Amino acid sequence: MQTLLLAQSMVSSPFPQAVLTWFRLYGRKNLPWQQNKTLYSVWLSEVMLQQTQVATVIPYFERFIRRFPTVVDLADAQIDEVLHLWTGLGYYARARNLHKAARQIRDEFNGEFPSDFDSVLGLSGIGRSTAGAILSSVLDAPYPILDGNVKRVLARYFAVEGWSGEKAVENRLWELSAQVTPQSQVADFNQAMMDLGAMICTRSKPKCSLCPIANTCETHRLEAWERFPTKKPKKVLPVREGYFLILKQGSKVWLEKREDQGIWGGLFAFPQFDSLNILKRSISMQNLQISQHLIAFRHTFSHFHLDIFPILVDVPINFVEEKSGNYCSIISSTADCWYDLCQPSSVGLPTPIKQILDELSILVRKT
DNA sequence: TAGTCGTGGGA
DNA sequence: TTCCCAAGACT
Repeated sequence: MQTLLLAQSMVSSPFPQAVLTWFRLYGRKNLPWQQNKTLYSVWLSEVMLQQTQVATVIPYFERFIRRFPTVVDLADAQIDEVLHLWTGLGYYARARNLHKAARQIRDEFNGEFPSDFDSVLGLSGIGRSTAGAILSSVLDAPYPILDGNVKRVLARYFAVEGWSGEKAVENRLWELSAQVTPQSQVADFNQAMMDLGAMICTRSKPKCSLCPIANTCETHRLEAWERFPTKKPKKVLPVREGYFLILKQGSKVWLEKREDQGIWGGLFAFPQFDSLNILKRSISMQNLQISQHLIAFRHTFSHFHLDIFPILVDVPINFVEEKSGNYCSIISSTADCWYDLCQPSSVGLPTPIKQILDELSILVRKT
């Protein structure tokens, strides 16, 4: 009952009006995905923007929308090319889900992106917030959103205690988002909330003097912006080791396609071993030996560090043609390939693999 | 519920 | 350098 009363009061409350007025003056309106908006283009942008900063997404979005102008273009593409265009953006399940959803739309929705909430929510890789963002942005439909920006704005405005990773806190923030979201001008309102979070209510040193709702903000009243939102409890990242086997013959190196599940799913990478001994055992079975230990480096994921040891193994000149089949015994992968550094194929590559390939190709050009 | 899933920018 | 975390979803 209380929620209902609050919800009704918010429609005419100063909150949306203050936010909307601020947005008309200062909001972002020139981002690539804000031009010629369609359900498809906004969907693509929303997925790319999940856990990813705006500046990082822009060039990826431009390339992607140019290559795949419509959802059917995307559906008809090979997953390897989709992952190729996603290379470097991270969270590759997003790309696999995007491709899967595009085929759902092509096959089950006659190639037309659905416009009802439940159908959108049913697509792979789309949760409540992304579904709300798409439908509100394109159709002005009155759905609330709850991304990192909105969470921070609401957690501060209402001084919400607790980390949003806890379900109870998450639920409370959804409740508040629904309460403040108006029934009209929702596209602008949701965009305004995200812009407020990105430009004014920043995680450190928020610009409260420029904030349109600071006068009624609880955190501002308490002068306690460092307390809200509650920080995620920190954990020490475990360190793992990966020994990358770089089988090289001339300008070609051996890559394997990784399984869909797990880290770097669906991407092409060097055969990876947990220890140097296991790697050595594998190559000795092929009468091969280590040519060079390349410079080791650390790659950090969201939940662990990976210390990478690239091991170069030069392969005899006739080895590629004569013994390619033998590698299946080492690598046991279903879709492996000799990747030509001089004529790179369009497949998805993890960032550290791409780094190594770039260095190798420089080396190859010199010789 | 708590992990899993990338990468890079900013402090 | 190190740490935090960004337009989250899935299992």
